[in-house]
This record gives sequence, C-alpha cells and structure tokens, in this order.
Amino acid sequence: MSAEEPSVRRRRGPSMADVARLAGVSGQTVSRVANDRHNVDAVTRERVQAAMRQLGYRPNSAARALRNGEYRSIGVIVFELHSFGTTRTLDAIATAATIRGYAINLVPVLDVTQSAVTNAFNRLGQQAVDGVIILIEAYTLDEAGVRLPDGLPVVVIDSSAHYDYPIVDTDQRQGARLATEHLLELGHETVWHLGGPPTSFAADRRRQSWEQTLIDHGREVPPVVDGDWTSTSGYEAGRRLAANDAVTAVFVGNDQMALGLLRALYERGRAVPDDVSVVGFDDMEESAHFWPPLTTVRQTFSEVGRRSVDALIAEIQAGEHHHAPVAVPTELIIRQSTAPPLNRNQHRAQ
Amino acid sequence: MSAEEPSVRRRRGPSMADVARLAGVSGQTVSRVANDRHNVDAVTRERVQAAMRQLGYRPNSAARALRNGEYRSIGVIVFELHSFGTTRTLDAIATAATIRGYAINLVPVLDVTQSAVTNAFNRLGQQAVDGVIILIEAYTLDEAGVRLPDGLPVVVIDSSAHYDYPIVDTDQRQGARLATEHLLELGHETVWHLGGPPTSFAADRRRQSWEQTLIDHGREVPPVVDGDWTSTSGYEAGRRLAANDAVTAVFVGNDQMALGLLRALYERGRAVPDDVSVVGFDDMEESAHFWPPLTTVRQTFSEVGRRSVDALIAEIQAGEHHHAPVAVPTELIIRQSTAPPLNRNQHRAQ
DNA sequence: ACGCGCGATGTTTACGTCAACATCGACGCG
DNA sequence: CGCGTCGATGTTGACGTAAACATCGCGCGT
Repeated sequence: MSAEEPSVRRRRGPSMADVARLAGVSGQTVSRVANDRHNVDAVTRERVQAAMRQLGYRPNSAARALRNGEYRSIGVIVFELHSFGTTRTLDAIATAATIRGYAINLVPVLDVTQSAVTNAFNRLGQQAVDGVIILIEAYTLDEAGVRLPDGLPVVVIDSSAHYDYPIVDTDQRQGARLATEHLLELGHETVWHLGGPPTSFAADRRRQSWEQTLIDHGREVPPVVDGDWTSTSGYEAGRRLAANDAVTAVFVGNDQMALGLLRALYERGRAVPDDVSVVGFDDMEESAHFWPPLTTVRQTFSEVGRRSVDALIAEIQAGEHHHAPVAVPTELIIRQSTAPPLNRNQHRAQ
Repeated sequence: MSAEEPSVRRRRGPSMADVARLAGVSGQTVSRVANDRHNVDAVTRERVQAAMRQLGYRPNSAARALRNGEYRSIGVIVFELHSFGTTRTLDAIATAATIRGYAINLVPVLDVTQSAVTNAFNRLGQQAVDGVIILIEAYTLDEAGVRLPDGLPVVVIDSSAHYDYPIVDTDQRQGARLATEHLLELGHETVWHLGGPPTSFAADRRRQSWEQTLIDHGREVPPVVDGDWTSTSGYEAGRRLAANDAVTAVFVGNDQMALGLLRALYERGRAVPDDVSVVGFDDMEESAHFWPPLTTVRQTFSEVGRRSVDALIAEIQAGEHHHAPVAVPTELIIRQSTAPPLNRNQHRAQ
C-alpha cells in the first residue's frame, strides 16, 4: 500500500500511445480495440486489453470529441429543481439519454433575471454539447432576447410556440378538460380554478382549457385565483376560496397547491369532498396519501422526457426538424377528494 | 452576404482560424481575445470580436479540454431523482459548480442492480470530467465491487466511511437526537421510530441515534418499523403503528413517510397531535401544509451541495485530500404535529 | 509456382486550441 | 543617437484520437 502510493499526482492518464507501447502494437490497433472494431486478431485484442487494464487506460473523451466532431452529450437548461414536474422530467431525460448513449450536461439558470438566462445560454454555447433541451418555464425564455448559436439543435419543453424549435409537452388542454368535466359530471354547477403563475405557459393553457370547458358546457366562469405552484401559495389563495360558500368544486393547477388548499379548507371547517371537491394536476407520489387522497390528473413525465430526447437526437443525427409539437396525453386518477355536491340543506344541516 | 453564405455548413462551426482570417490576424491573437488576455490592442480586440460575432464563433471546448488537460466539469452519479433530498442536493451542487465555473455531467444509475452501478461508473470513467460526486445511497456502492479510475477525485454524499473518499453529509445523528429529545421533553414516555430502508446509511444513522438518545434518557426502545422513504411505505407501516394504542410519539425517517403515517392515523381515528405526536425529517416545502403542519428536522441541502463541490474542487485543483468528514447541522422546526401526551383518562374520554 | 485478394496491422495526418518562443517596432534613457 | 526594454503580434508544435491510406504476409486458384 505505502509503496504503491502515487505521490506525484499526474494530471493526465495513460494515452493510447502508452498502451500501444506496452502491448507492442501501434496506436491504431489500440484504437480499434477500444472501439470494438472486428478486424483485430483475437490474440492481439487480448494483449491490448490486458495492457489497458494494467495501465488503467480510459479513452480521452476530449480528444475523441475533437477528432469526431461530436460530443455525444446533451445540454439541459433548467431553472429550478423544486417542482415535481421538472425533477421527474429531468430524471426521464437523463435515463433516455443514457440509454441512447448520450451524456447529460446540466446547466442551471441561477436566478430569474434576464441576464442570468442569457448567461446560461452563453455558458451552454461554450459547452461541449451536440444539442440542447430547454426545460424552463417559457416566459423567461420570451423575455430574454436569447439566441442560441445557429446550428445547435434545440428542443423545448413546456413553452409557447413562439420559437422555431420543436416542442414536447404534456397535453395540458386535454388534462384540464378531463379534470373540469369530471367535476361537472359529478353534478357541480361550476368549477373554480386555482391556477399556476400567469407567466407559465403550462398554467396558462390549463386555465384556458378549464375556461373553454366551462363555456362549452354553458357554465358560468368564476374568477381565477393564482398561485405560484408552491403549496404555500396554494394555502394562501385557498383561504380566499375556502371563505366563499359558493365554491363547491376546485380544479387546482398542481398537486402542491392542492395540498395548501386542502389545509385552508380544513382550517375553515369545510369538509373534502362533502363540502368541496378538489382535483389536482401532476399526480405526485404523495398525492395518494393526502387527506383525503387526492383526485388528480396524472402527467407522464417519463414520456415527455423520452420523447424530447428522441426528438433532439433525431435532429442531431439526421438534421430532421419536426415542427409538429408532441403532446403527451394525461390520465385522470380518481381518488377521494371529489364527490357529488351536497345540496344546500344537507350542507347546512351537517 | 449571399455570396458568403456557407451553404454546406456541416457539423462543425467556425474555428479560430476562420475568425483569424476574417479579422486579418493570427489564430493566437484570436485565442488571446477569446481568453480575455490583456495584452491585445484595443483596436485589434474590437476587430476580432466583430469577426467572432459575424461568424457566430464559439470556442471548441473539446479542443480546449484536450489542450489544457482539464474539462472544468464535474460528474454527478445519481440513482434516482424521486426523493426530495437528492433533488435538492443536486440543485445545490449544480448551482455551486456553475458559480465556480464548472459544468455538471449528470450520470444516472439506471437501476438497482450491481451491473447498472458498475456500468454507470464505467460510463463516468469515459466521461469528460475532472472529478466525481457520488449521490447515491451507499449500500449500492458497497455491494458493487466498484472501482473508479485512480487519480480521479471523488466526494461521497450520504455514505458509509468504508471508502477512502471525503464524505459530506447532513449530521444525521444530531438531527435524530433533536427530534427524539423534543418528543421526550414534551413528556412522552418513549418515542417510536418509523425508519428508512435498512440499506440506507442515512436511515441507519438516524435509527442508531434515535436509539442511543432513548438509552441515554433511560427509556425503553420500542421495535423499529421500516419503510422505504416513500409515503406509500409510510402509510403501510403507519397502519401498524396506528393500531397500537401504546404509541403516542413517532419519529419518522423522512417527511414523505410521515405523510403516509398521518393518513394512517386519521383513518384509524387517532388525532394528531392530541393522541399521537409526529416528527419528520427533511422539511420539504409541503410539510408546512400537511394537516396538521408537520414538526420536522430541517436539512440544509444547499449547504451539503455547496460543501461537497468545494471539497471536490479543492481536491481537483490542489490535490488536497480532506479525510475529515463534513457534517452539516440540522435544525428542528416545530409546527403543530407535536404536543404533550394526553393522559390515559383524557385520551379514553375523548 | 505465381500472383491475386484479403485480413491484420502500421504510418500519416488533421481535428481546434494555446503555451512557449520568436519577431518586430516604438519609446526612453544615458 | 544607439541600445535596451517592453508591448503587440506571429509561428510552431503538441495534446490524444481515428480516418484514410499504405504495407505485409498468407492462402487459394489455375
């Protein structure tokens, strides 16, 4: 142990040339072995592999990237890792990319200012990536007069269609309609909405679709209350809704805010689902254990992640440019936070 | 403009040589401008920058890495992005690394098998990184007879001390003691424990510390119930605890499981905190809005992330090797899920 | 027996950047 | 007025890899 100690920390590991020397072959043969080419004699291959093992050789990916003109790496621009959706999508992207043989380069936007976004884009421009997935709520994108280098393939998740980039997203419209119609079918006269931040396109589409659904069914459209996706904002907005006896059904923009609303309703003594029905959006793992277990719209984040990686790699490899946005469908998960409305008498009686 | 158009623009962008030609200088001068060296005439600098803009030049990071022998990139091995802690820590790592001028290379372990872990390590060995942060629950590490290439600096988060790598982690012992003593001070005779998976070192340390605290106070140590961090497992384990009238205080290994326990207690008709007090661990954003708002131990994930990046960069740049593990302290956040026990009479009366 | 073909292996070179060294001209000082 | 100095800029080469091309030797067909 003491004799082996690598006291002289050398920056660079062994190169092909070192392996070649030890194995008594040329560098090219080492290269062929490293890349699993077939035209190498079995004996030679074995000898080279032994040399690699002995030296602890690992190919220098910088040299490889320089030589080949591609990095086999995907950049992912992310604003924050606090929301359930972003996290899950990132997870799915990482998995899909890994399976396809691409590495992930995570580029956080440090704060909400324009300059921070521009900065992140610039950083990414310098980064060793073949393409980029943008995973930030799009308003930030819109505000920043941001330009990624031409010729760098880009896929956008959760965004407006302002950009000439392919878009992959959950089918927000379909999900919001599912939620709203579920509540109407239970017999509620109308459905209130606790929405996400107005700056988010996802929130905006859910709001629009909720509104359209109500209109399609000839119902009144109550005023919207906005949160910012956090359960704290859901609680605060929820207190206003809880104080309003006309509210019997609420479609909430995500599960975290729904949790805040549930709390506000309890504090006000309004029973869920007897007095008020609540539907969320996302289906986080926890939602099944809220009290009562939350009826919600399940997003298939894994699918969103996978599809965006597929789209990006298609662009990288073939220069394909799919303009048709991909919309991943949702599914309504009915649990115990929704029920038919009690009529007024029963309600008051209880 | 049209005459100039590089219509056959293939994979590779413009290089220094292209910029140099357009600006009428040597490549070296372009390099100096790109790297903000001071010894360039202001006029020349301006001309070069104009050329860069016109061509959309961005330095080729592969060539740079090859030349300089460093990637300015950190690899992060991650098992899953489902748990609150992992996500937050990753966020903090990404932020800290970016500030220090390092990129993040995210390497997911695709599943729990040994080969997947080994595989991830191998992938990482090929990756363009100067160092590695391991952010997976350590048992997986232990089982896989894993070897990262020598000379590649590594920092481990949430792990055993079996490895010769620096460790940064939340002070699990102190946190568990805080939680347990809080419940004892409220007057509970003893404290039950709903722990994380036995394979997790974090879970193990919390369990040990809870037990030690009880022993130090001369209390009985009840049998442990285990979950796997998910709220579903918390619910299932919680049903057993809820059915046991002797249980008046529970320290839960994380907030997600605590949510499941709360649900189990409600279903059983046991009031929180009047019949049973509950303390969680983590302090997720949602915990403040559980019903009742959860008393919990706050982990400062941002600090854990920052410290691990600091430790890693110190190793990368100076070859320093800190063996002293870093333990980041926790803080008890008292909310409404804990209270003194009702005495038996009152309890039965209600 | 001779040459052709083919598989195994070697040699050369370029990928883009930047450190090291070389050069060149202007300015100051004795 | 000549030489030294210093700042601005240019030239060369090496980082590690892999494609393209070159070479070598063996077996097979006639």
